[in-house]
Formats: sequence, structure tokens, C-alpha cells
Amino acid sequence: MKRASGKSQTVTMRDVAEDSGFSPATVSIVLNNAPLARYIAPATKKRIEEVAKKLGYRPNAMARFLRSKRSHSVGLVFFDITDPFCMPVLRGIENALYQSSYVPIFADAHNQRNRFERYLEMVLEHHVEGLIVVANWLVVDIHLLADLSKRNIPAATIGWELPTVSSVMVDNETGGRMALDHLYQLGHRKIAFIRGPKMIIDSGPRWRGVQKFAHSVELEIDPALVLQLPDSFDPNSGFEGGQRLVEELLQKKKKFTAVMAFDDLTALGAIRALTKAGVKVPEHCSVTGFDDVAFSALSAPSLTTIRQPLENMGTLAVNIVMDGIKAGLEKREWSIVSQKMNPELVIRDSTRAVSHGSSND
Amino acid sequence: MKRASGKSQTVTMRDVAEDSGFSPATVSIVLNNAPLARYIAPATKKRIEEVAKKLGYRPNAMARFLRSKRSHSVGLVFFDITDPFCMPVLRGIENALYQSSYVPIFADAHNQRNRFERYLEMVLEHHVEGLIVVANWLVVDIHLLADLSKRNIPAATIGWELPTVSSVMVDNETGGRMALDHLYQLGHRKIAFIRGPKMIIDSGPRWRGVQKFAHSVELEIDPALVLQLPDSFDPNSGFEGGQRLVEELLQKKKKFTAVMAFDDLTALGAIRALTKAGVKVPEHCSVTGFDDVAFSALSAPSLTTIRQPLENMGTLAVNIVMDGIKAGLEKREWSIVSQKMNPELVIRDSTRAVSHGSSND
DNA sequence: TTGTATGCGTTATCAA
DNA sequence: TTGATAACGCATACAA
Repeated sequence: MKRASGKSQTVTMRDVAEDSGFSPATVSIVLNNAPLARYIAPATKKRIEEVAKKLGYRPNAMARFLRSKRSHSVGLVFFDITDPFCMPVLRGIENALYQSSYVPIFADAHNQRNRFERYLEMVLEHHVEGLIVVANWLVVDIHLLADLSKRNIPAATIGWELPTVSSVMVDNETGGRMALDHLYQLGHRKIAFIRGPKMIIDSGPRWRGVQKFAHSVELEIDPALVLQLPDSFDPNSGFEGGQRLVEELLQKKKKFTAVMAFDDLTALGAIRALTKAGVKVPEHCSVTGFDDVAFSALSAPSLTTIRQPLENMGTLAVNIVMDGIKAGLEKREWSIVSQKMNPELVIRDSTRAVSHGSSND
Repeated sequence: MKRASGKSQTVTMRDVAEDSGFSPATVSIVLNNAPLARYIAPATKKRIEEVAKKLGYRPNAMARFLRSKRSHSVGLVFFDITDPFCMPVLRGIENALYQSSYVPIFADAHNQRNRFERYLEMVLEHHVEGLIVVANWLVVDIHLLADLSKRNIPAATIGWELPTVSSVMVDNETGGRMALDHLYQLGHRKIAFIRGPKMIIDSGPRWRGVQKFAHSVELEIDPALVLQLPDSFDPNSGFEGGQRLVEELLQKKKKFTAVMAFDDLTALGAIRALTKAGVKVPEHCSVTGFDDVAFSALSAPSLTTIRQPLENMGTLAVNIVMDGIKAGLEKREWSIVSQKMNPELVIRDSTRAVSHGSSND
């Protein structure tokens, strides 16, 4: 039975074929610029393209997939999008994908394991050609990889490292060193440290960078000035955590001229505590963050921090996955890559050279 | 030709059928719990479900679409995701979609018209069942609607209003009134206003709310204290804009005890300018924002602002679109809805009752 | 240089 | 209560 003429919902390739007087096969070849298009008469091409445009033909990505196995989509699973860390990463991913005409299927696990698994299932049902996981905050166990490698889906993680999948991370150890180096050069010696939650993969290396630098310049780290952020499922908990820890430290009347915080939010919390207690930043106490999230430049005072090249990290993850996709098409071998990106010190208004008499007691 | 036995990439319905000894049709009925499943013997159901699980069968969303016309996906087009406004909206949308097992296809137009159109095309090619446009910052002309209504795709916009498509917005006029009301109640009379860019749809109504309230209490608005943010394609330009405008105002030695800013970023910029000039917030000058973006609670001082229920707005947009999708399936009529959400005053530390001698000259 | 025929994985209609 | 069959829109091997 024929559809009513006027109001066809979608115009298919056959419509173009009928209207142009050629066969669907020819239309397909022309519109996809397939290898065989070399042999099609220019006039034919022109005619078909005109008709396609006239009718407003759009290829049906689904039907196309059924034949070609190419969905032109990539799964994009965030562990917790509320983390300000994620926004630039998302931008980078989106932009790189756009260049390749791939669409991202977006998912946010809300830091919940079952939600993560459910989303994984959903993107697999949609037959994404690749997968990018932004694992900024929580642990993901090896379970997820089974499904991926079983289906040969190229994947990359950002902000988390696993032995069996490609990953993009900042060089946390270097970043930790840079932050302390900066404070040290400004003359700070009594420095408080807020270490990251133990469950977060970044915490260890950053601290190692601190220790190594301290050792190299024979700076003594006072254990009483080493604070520990508790584990938490909320990526924004650092603010309160930093605030509370610094408040406690101030109550103990310990002296320090600088705080090196685990990340930007923690630094902001620390600044809040300091300011509330009448300790001016940076006049009486310097504070450094880590990440350089969007509003670190806007806070008062603006934050000196270690920048992660977040947008680039997103771009790179896409490139890795795209490479995997291409390799699969060409039946090439390809291997896992673990990329460490260089952090960068961004000096703003929250740090200052230590001055004589500067103290916070 | 048969595929190699061991390493079949994907397990199809036929695999389940063969392994279980039933026909693909029966398998389909059982696995989808179709109406006809009522007539299938329980033992059969059980067997099929077991086999499906054993083989790790997952339905192929594409193939399914080809028959059912249902892609279980929704297009999600942001005008500029770098706007902090977007994050809670995204969260709300994602969460609501997840409840319905729909996946979002994510797009970010970077405020570029051609990019917006290209993305529109891409999501149409992927045959999304619905479309949500977060039009927080730029103009979108009527052109886009042609494609949508032609294809009967239910759509909703957030943050922008058009006559021909459903929309969800905050009640800007009420919000504007609330902000001024708050300052007025605190005793402020000499109030500076930073109006939003003219191209932004929110600017007009917010200002109208201000004017109406001022009129109702016979508050005189000094034109010299009314500042105008220039048009800009960058949703984050408000910070610099606010900073610059307030700096200029301070140079003119005009007296004022409060600033009502267009949005939170503008407010932060204003605070920056004030602080730099030695004017303390809120001791010497109160400042209000609008939106209540994530970091407004974290800034120093934390920002008094008018909250938009962003997450709810996302949820509502999804509900509207889902309703449209359902209506389409059931061949029901459905109509456009334009929802205005109630804003909410959030009092934090950037506003304070005007005190005698409070001034900023 | 172009057309015909087939199958991708599903679902829906009909028959058994 | 279940099975055979056709069709969705497209891309390709093969035929013409």
C-alpha cells in the first residue's frame, strides 16, 4: 500500500530514486560518494543531488548502521557531571567528536555503580562505536571492561587509569611538585597540606610530588600541618571539607603561612575558613588549588592553581578512540595508550611572597 | 556463510531462538513482553529468558528502530554549555530521561548558527524521538522549527520562548521584582542596576519587574545608576562586563549602597570591582545576582541571588517532550505548553541592611 | 555506467 | 500457544 503522497514523514532513498528516475543503488552510491561513484556520469550525480536536496532527503542513520555496522555515535559516560572538572572535558570531547561527525550519547552515573552499569548497557544497545569514560571521582571496577573488550569497542578513560584500557590523565606528581615549588619559591616554609580523599586516584601521586620536592630542598613537613580530606561520593564536598579542616587547624593555633589544597574547591573552602577567622588571603596566608576549574579565575581572591589541560584531555581521548575505530575498520592492530598530560602553574591572587611578620596567629 | 562460532561479535535474537529451540518471533514477543506474551507458556518464557541471559543477548536499538520507528533517543542541543546555567539543567534532563530509558544525544552549538543547524541535522539523521533545546544565550530564528514540525518531533526549549514550540522559563519579571524588593526591604534606596544584554530574552522582563516594583513603592531610579551590559556571544562575559561597568561608575563618584546585577557572573564581576576599589561587600555595598549557579554559594562573599529551579526546568522539559512522544504513539492531539517557573530568593552574605554612614565614596 | 537482488536484526501480521 | 514471513531503509556484490 502506498503512503499518502503529500505528507510523507520521512523521505527515503527510494523517494529520491523514483523522483530522479534512477535506481536506489545509484542514488546510494552517489550520495555516499562511494568508490563506485567514480564511474557515475556527472550529469547523473548532479541530478540525484539536486533531487535529494529538493526533497530534503536525509540518510537514516539506523538503517545505514544495519548494513554498515557504523552507528556514528560514541558513548560518553561521566561519573559525576556536577564536578566542575567535567565541563571543559565535555567541551573538548564534544568538539573533537563534532569534527568527525560523530554524535555523543551522554550519560551521567551520579556516582552510582548500578547506574553506571545500566548506562553502559544502554550505550551498548545503541551500538556506539567507541566509549569515553570520564572517571573523575569514583572507583570503577574491572567488571565493566569485560563487556567492552568482548565487543571490541575502543575505549578511553579520562582521570582514571586502568591497565586494560587507554587513559588520559594529568601528571599529578609533577603538579604536586609545581604547587609546592611555587610556594617554596615565595618563601613559605610553614605550609599546611590538605591531602585528597584516599579513594581518589589523584591523591597519592600529588602527595608524592610534594614529598619528593620537600625532600629535594630539605623542607620539613610538619605532620601536624598535614590534613586529610575524608572519602566522599560528592565531588563538591571538598569545599566544606577544606573549610572544616582549616577551621580545626586554626583552633589549634598552629602557625602556617600557606595552604596547599588538594583541588580548587578545597582551596576555596580553605580560603573561606581563613577569611572568616580574619586571616587575609594572600596577605597573611597563601593558598593554592589544583585543576583550574572555570570559576577559579573569578573567585575572590582569584586562585593560584595547577591547571589540568582539561579540554585537551577530552580531545585526546576522542583521538584515541577514533584511532581505535579506524583500526577496527582497517583490521589493523592497535594498542592501549596511557597518556600523561603536563600540568601548568597558573599564578593569580591567592599566593604572595611571605613577608616578615606575616603569620596567622 | 556462517560466522565463526566462538567469537561472534554480537549475539542476535536469532542466536537466542536457535539456542532455545523457539522461533525468533516467539523470542521477540517474550523479551519485549509484548501483548501476545500473555499467551506464551510460562515454561517457554523462562527458557527464553534464561538463554538470553546466558548468551548475553542485548537488543539492537537500530534494528528495532527500523521496525518500530522508535529510537529511544532524544536530541539535546545546548547553545553554549560553558554557561554555568547549563549544568543543573543538564542534570535535570539527564535524570528524567534516564527514568524513561531514553538516551540523550548531546550537542553544543558554541553559540554558532551553522553549528546549531548542523547538529540539528545530525540528531534528525539519528531519528531522535524528541528534541530539547537549551537556548540560554543566543537568538534562534524560526528556521529551525520548519524541520521539526515537518517531522512531527515534539520539542521543548529551555530559557527561550517561541510561539510555535513548547518552552520552560523562569518568571523573570517576578525574579526582577524579588531582587529589588529584597534590597528595598534592607533599606537600600540608592541602587545601581546592571541590565542584561539587549539580545538576551531575560533582560527585558527582569527590568520590567524592577520598574514595576520601583513604581509601586515610589522608589526613584536614578538613570545615572542604570548600567547596560553590551551584547556578547560569550555567556561568561558578564563577569568582565560587570566589573568594568562598576569600575566606571565608581570613577564617576556616584553614590550607591547596592548593586542589582543581571546575573550571578555579573554580580561577581561587580564585587570584584567594588573590592578592588576598597568598597567592602556587604558592609559598604550590597550586591544581588540572578540564577543561583553552582558556585554562587562558594564565592566570597557568598552571593544573595534569585534562584532559577534549573534542575526542575530540565525535568519539566523532558516531561513535555515525553508527553508529545506518547501522544504521537497514541495518535492523540497534544498542544504546546509555555511554562513559567517560580524563582526563589536565596539570601546569603552579599547583601545586608543599609547602615547609617554606609556609603562608598 | 547503472540496475537487481539480498540481507543487516527486529517486529508485526497472519497462519497453524 | 507458537512459527513463518514480510518489511523497515540502506549498501553492496553482482549482473547487465
